[in-house]
This record gives sequence, structure tokens and C-alpha cells, in this order.
Amino acid sequence: MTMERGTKRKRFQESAQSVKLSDVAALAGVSPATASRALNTPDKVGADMRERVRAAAVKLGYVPDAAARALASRRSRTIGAVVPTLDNPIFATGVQRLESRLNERGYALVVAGSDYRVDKELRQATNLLERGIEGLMLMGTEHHPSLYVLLETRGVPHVNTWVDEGDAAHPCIGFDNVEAAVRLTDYLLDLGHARFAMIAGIAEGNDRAAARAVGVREALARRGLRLDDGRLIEEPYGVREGRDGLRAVMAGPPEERPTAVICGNDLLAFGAIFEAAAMGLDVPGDLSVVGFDDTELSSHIPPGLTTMHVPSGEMGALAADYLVNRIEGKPARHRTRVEVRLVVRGSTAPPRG
Amino acid sequence: MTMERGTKRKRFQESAQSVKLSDVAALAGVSPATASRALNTPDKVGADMRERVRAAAVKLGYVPDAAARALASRRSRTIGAVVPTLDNPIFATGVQRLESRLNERGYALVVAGSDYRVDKELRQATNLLERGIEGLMLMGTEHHPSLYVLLETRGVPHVNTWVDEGDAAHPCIGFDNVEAAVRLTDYLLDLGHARFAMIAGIAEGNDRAAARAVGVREALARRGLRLDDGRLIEEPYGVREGRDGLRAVMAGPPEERPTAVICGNDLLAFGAIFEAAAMGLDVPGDLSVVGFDDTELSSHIPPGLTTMHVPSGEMGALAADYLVNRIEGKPARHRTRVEVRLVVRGSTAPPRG
DNA sequence: ATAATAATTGAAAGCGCTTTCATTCATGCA
DNA sequence: TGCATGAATGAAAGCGCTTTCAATTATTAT
Repeated sequence: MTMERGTKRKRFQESAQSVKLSDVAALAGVSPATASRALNTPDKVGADMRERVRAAAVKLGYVPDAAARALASRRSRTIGAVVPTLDNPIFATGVQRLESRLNERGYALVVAGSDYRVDKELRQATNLLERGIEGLMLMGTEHHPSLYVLLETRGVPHVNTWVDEGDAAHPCIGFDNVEAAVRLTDYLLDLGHARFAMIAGIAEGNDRAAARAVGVREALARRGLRLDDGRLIEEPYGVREGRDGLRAVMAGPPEERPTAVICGNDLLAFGAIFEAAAMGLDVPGDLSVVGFDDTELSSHIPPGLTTMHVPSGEMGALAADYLVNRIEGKPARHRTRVEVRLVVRGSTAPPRG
Repeated sequence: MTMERGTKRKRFQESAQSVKLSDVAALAGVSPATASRALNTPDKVGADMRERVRAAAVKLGYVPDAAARALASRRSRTIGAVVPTLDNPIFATGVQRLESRLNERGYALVVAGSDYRVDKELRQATNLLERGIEGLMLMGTEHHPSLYVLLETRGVPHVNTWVDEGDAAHPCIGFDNVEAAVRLTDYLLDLGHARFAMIAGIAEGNDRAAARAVGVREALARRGLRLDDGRLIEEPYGVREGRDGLRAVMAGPPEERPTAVICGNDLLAFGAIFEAAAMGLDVPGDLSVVGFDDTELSSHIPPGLTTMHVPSGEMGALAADYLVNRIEGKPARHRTRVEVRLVVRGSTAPPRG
């Protein structure tokens, strides 16, 4: 195995490495100012000049220096995103589309993870801000108070995604998690279920998870029902956790067990379905299971997961457009709702009897 | 819905917005040079001075300007990654860990997607290079020739991941995809299978997918076997595609059908398993199915997917360390192999009879 | 033709920071 | 006590680019 020593750049020396704008200008026989214009604002310059400079740039293999450009123009053409984790496929999809739209619009994306912790989110955002991002995508609505202050004072556009804030205190792109959970619950209620359980995500540091639990409770309350003790459990998003969660909420004598389990996301629901099978329970015969998100697998996993479809890619793309529009002074909706829809599949049915 | 006009920054005016290093220096009663040192290289400065400057910085809420810093120091403290897509959970995990390790080491991550296309990869990498990244993580070994040239001339450290290049032409962190596929196939062979099919990923623009197919062929050839016509099919990575793929490779009279199907990744394998069930085939009774990657779900999906475990998170972290070490002039392995291991679960068994 | 206007171009001043280099001051040694 | 070292500081020169502002030239109107 060979070891390599990095080429420790000798600063302020051997600077002859890369060609700079002035070289291009010299070759083209124009001033750096004109060269800059020819490259960046072609229509502010004569046609012949434009070509002359372009040719010179290509010939020299000129690559602009973003730092210098950013410093001089005060524009970094970079957007930041702080997400809880990329490990959740639904977030990954959102970031994927965010990047691709940003790319189309000529911006780059810097990502950082928060691990569902507001303090780390703040730290990461600060970091990105120092790096000169011109816009920031955040997930959810619950952030460190200092974060908003920071964003406000620096005048950096930002947008909360995956949520629809009623009071519109901040720009947002998303949907009402409470209402979506209500709809999911109502669907189950209308099917005739009366004994419920919920395997929710960890509410702490995750307003979406919390809101979904609120929605479930609310819908039940409207019909005079509630989640009995031990029928609401919080688990980190994961398949393993869904399995554990199911065991926990199914404790107790059979006749008291829930007939419907609502999961905070699809991963938990997958786990619940797998564990139900392991427990010898038929889904949906003995137990209805619903999820939230609608990932690629949800439609394929037998018996098909009934879930709330969340357009994560769309939100990513919308966030990109919102941010870029704000930055470029174009009109941008302060609040954009996206459609979530109930997708009924095989994992739900009326309760037995 | 309110419309907002972005606060179009008036350039070269209202510049009083943010506090700069000279402000901090002034408040601390020192020169900008000392302020810079106090903040960046604390041990090069007197203890009292250090504190004085720090206090001033805090008091003013000083936030350094990364562009200026990058321009002056020629260091951006930013690493780039061009990945095919974030939509594949295995890549998402890799990027996740890359970011988190980078973060620990004080670097930021800029990501861009290539959509499995070398030309787009080149474009994206060029983009990142312009933005001053100091290192680049790539996936796979097949890249646009110009990309290597670019990297070489600019002297930017880079690393190919998910692969182990025998000739070590470029730094890499990964495993031998051919050999891994051989192992997977040998396992099936040893189980007694003789009629095989493969649902591979699209080889074009994806050397890993191609290598896995090569490995399967190679292992079969060693035992005098081959993939018959129509028993090797390429599909984009996806569950739907796995289902389609299975139908395709299972065509023909029952006695000629394969008894083992090797899938290019786990998503395809999931699809194959689901489709087998839909076709009334028992897995592993009638058909053994293996995947590649070992995602979170693989252990949970009944009957449990036999697959090759790929340490994607580890590769991400190793890539971060490699790149940072190179950049900082510390020793770094040119070539690092990571362990992939066969995880045997319920989806495989000896063929009937 | 000539004056007034618009379109191009160049000179030069930074953007906010880091780093070299020279200077100053304290320290140790003879 | 005097001189050589070394440590701590400041002055100043950029890093490579964009943009203002003034100067020049090409257009058009009178």
C-alpha cells in the first residue's frame, strides 16, 4: 500500500498554476473588465469582442475562481439545506430534486445533517451561512430561535418544508401534518375501527412527528375515542423499531388489542406489518396498518401499504424555485401547500365482526 | 397568498450590513492581522490578546466571510461529491456519513447528481471545481477522460468509491464488484443450482453494475455453466423493475426456468421476491433470490433476503478521511478495500429435487 | 455638418480576509 | 551589563474578480 503525502500547497508561491481572467483578457487583447463582461453579461459587449474573449478563455482552459467572484460580487450562487438525515429515503428524494432543480437554475447545493436536533441544526446552519449560502432550506417548523434571528439579520431567504404553517410566520412549502393524520384516522374510523394504537416517530425535535400524533388524537377525540395507555409509543423511524413498536402496542388480552395501528412513517409501518405476520396476525384481517409518506416500496410490500402519499420530490423542487426566485428578486409565494393524498391499499380493512 | 420581492441587494452600497474582521480588530484595539491570528491560530498570539479579540468577536456577532477567506488563503474547506442519485438508499447512506465525518473535520460538503451519465458527471464536477472544492468523491471507476485530466491539472485530490481498482490507477475505497458477484454466485452454485438468471442494473454508465454481471458470468463459466438467452436482463434499479425483470427471466417452460435469480441490487431483489409471490412461486422453495447491498429492509422482508452486505456508510466516512488527509498533507492510503460479506437469509435454498 | 445621445470600453477601486516581512519587545546567555 | 535570540505584533500587499465611473467611440437627430 502506497502512502501519499498531499501536495501541501505552498501559499503565495508557485501561483502560476491556474490561468486567471487577466490572462484571458491579455490574450484577447482587452481589459479584464471587458473580459469579465464578455463572459458574464455577453449582451453588454460587442459581438466580436465576445467571441474573441470566449475563444481566449477556451484556449487557455480558463476556470473562474468562485471565491474571488463571490467576494467581488457578493453572490455565491450556493444554496444550503439542513436536513435531519439523508438516511430516510423520503428526505433523500427531496434533496435529490432540490439539487437537480438548483442545478438547472445555476446554483450549487451544500447539505448538512441535523440528526433531528435543533442545536445541531443551528450549528450547521451557521456554518453554511458563514460559507456564504444565499438561501436555506429547512425541514419542519421547529427551529432554534437564534436561527431565525440569524437568518433575519443576514437577510438570507429561507423556507420551511414538509410543513404548512397556518400562521405563515415563515415561508413554507408543505402540508398540514395534523390534518393529514386526521384524514388517515378518519378513514380508519369510517372503516369501523374503534380500538387504535399509534407507533409515532420521536416527537422531540421533530414537529412533523409530533403533529401527526396530535392529528390522530384529535380525530379520535372527535368521535369520543382515545388512545389508551400504552397504545401510543414513540420510536425512531426504522423497520426494526416498527417491529418493536407493534409488539409493545399489541400487549394485553386479545379482546382489548387495537384493531388498527397508525404508524408515523412507512418504515415503521413496514416493521409493524412484518411483525404482525411474525405474531401470526393477519393484515388486514386481524389488524389494519397504515403508514405515512408512501415510499417506493409501499405499493409493493404485500398486502400493499395504505398510507398518506407525500410529494417529497415536488417539495424539493418547489423549495429550489422559491429560494432562487427570492434571491433573484422574482415573485415567490410565501406559502405553498402541496397535495398529500390517502392511498388505500391492502393493509387496511374493516375490523372483524 | 402574499408575494414577496426578494431584497435585491444593492451592490457596493449599504455595505454597513455585517461586521467584518477589521471591526473586531478595532474594538479589540489590535491590527486586523492580529485579530486574524487570534481567531485562526490562537497559539501564535498572546493569551490576553486572544481573549480580547474573542470577546470583541462575540460582542459584535462577527461571522467570517468564507469567500474572502477562501480567496486570501486559497482554501475553501469544502469537499464535493458527485453521485449518480440520492434516491438509492445505499448512496444516501454513503453521502450521509461522508457529510458527518467531513463536518467533524471542519469541512462542508457540496453534492451534485450525475444521473448515471458520465457527461453530466463531468459537467457537475467542473461546476464543483469552479466553486473551489478541495477534494472530490466520485462513485465508481468509469469517468469521462477529461475529468481525470481536470483533476490532475488542478491537483485536486479525488477518490473513487464503491470500487477497488486492481491496477490502482486512481485512489479508491471499495471492494471488487466482480469478485463479490463471483462469491454470491458460488454460494448459489454450491447450493446445487444449475439454472441461473440475472436481473442486472443498467451497465451503461455504471461500472459496478457491469462488473457484477461479469462476476456472475465468470463464476458460472468456471463450472461450465452460462446464462442462457433471455436469462440476463438489465433494468434500472427499482422495485417495479425487479418485478418486470423477474417475469422476463422466468419466461419459458417450467422445467427450463432458472432456479436461482441474482439481482443487481436489493431493490431489484425485492421486486423479484414480490413478483415471485404474485406468480405463485415459493421463495426459496421454487426459486432462490439474492440481492446486493443489504439495505435496512433486506433483513426484514420475508423470507429475508440473502444478499451481499456493502458497508456504504463506512465507505463514505473513509472517503472523507482520505480526502481531508490528502488535503492536509497527512498520510493517506491510495487504495482501501472494505469488507463485503455474504449475508445468508431465507430467500435462498438448494433447488428442489 | 454638428450637437446630442447612446453604446462600448478601460482604469481603478475595492470585496474581506490572510500572510509575508519588518519591527518591536522581552528573554536568555556570556 | 550588553548582545544575540525568539516571540508577539503591525503594515501592507495582495488573493482574482466585479463594478463604478469616466472616457471614448459609434449613432442618430437637427
